[in-house]
Amino acid sequence: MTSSADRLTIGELATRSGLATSALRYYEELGLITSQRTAGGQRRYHRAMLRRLAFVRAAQRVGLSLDEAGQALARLPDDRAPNAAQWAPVARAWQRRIDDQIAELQLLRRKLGGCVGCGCLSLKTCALYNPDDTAATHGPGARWLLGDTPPEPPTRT
Amino acid sequence: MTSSADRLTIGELATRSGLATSALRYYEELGLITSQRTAGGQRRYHRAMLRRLAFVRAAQRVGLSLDEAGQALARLPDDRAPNAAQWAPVARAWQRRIDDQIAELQLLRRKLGGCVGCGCLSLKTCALYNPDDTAATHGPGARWLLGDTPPEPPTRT
DNA sequence: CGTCTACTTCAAGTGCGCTTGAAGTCCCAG
DNA sequence: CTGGGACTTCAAGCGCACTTGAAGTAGACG
Repeated sequence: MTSSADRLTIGELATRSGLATSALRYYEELGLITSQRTAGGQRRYHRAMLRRLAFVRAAQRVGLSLDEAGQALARLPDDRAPNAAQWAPVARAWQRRIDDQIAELQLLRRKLGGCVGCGCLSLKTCALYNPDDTAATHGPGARWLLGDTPPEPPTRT
Repeated sequence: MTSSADRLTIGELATRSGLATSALRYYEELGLITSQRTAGGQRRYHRAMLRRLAFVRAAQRVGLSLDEAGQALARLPDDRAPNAAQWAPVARAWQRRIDDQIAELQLLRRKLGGCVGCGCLSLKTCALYNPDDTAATHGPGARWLLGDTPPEPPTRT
């Protein structure tokens, strides 16, 4: 399965990206990566796919779905590194997202700290517990102090 | 469906917790919450279940599965607020977890910042690209910067 | 040229965290 | 006592992100 550096087999790409071959085929099906085929029909991937895979991994970390990762990828060149102008908006958007996540976690952390201090989760005073009280007393909508964050499960009804 | 404060119907609990009734039945099936039944077989929930639900929500935010949330819940009293001794270890464990998550996100953020600066995602220099490096710096087995956090997909091969 | 591993496709399955639907029952305001 | 919304169970379905398995083919090595 030796191949030139720019024509990686799916196995090589799997090894180098740390993803399973099945995942790579799945990603290709979703359009996250592309391949050429040999005369015999086997996939050969350009090295640049490693970059795209790294991007996808990072996107997942930021809480994006594969679909969303694909949307972002669509705005970047598919066969070479993006330039600063192409990359900057994406990076900034992600940073904002990351900042939000961090802020949220810090808020939760502070609340837990308060709970430790107060022997908490008491029904009346705990900040952690109380989202619904506030929701109940302040009307519908604010269901959770921490907001509707990305890591949250899908839509609730 | 008026009921005394401590005997909430599933609808009331749903409203006050912000969860769907279907989710509540599911949680009960998983043992995360408990109920009594009326003569007619309808569920009645103690107010304390609101606390447990708040706990579950928070657990999900910290990246725990419902199963893990259940494990943690099992160590807390089910019908009243935990005391400081009961709560402290749980809160501390969560705070560690949160700290880890924050650290991870901050690392990712820094890397994105570097990428913005360098017109990045170039194969050779990008910190974002090169999961192996990051995994390596986090020690053996750590294949992914985020560690073995629950939000990650199952085992990869 | 043979062998044998890595590849191919396609359909189906998995696990989590629920939701939806059908068919039936409860219970409480009027 | 009646009407109707809220409840009941159970089975099936969904969306995501993949994995698994079967059956067959490609292609590098000796």
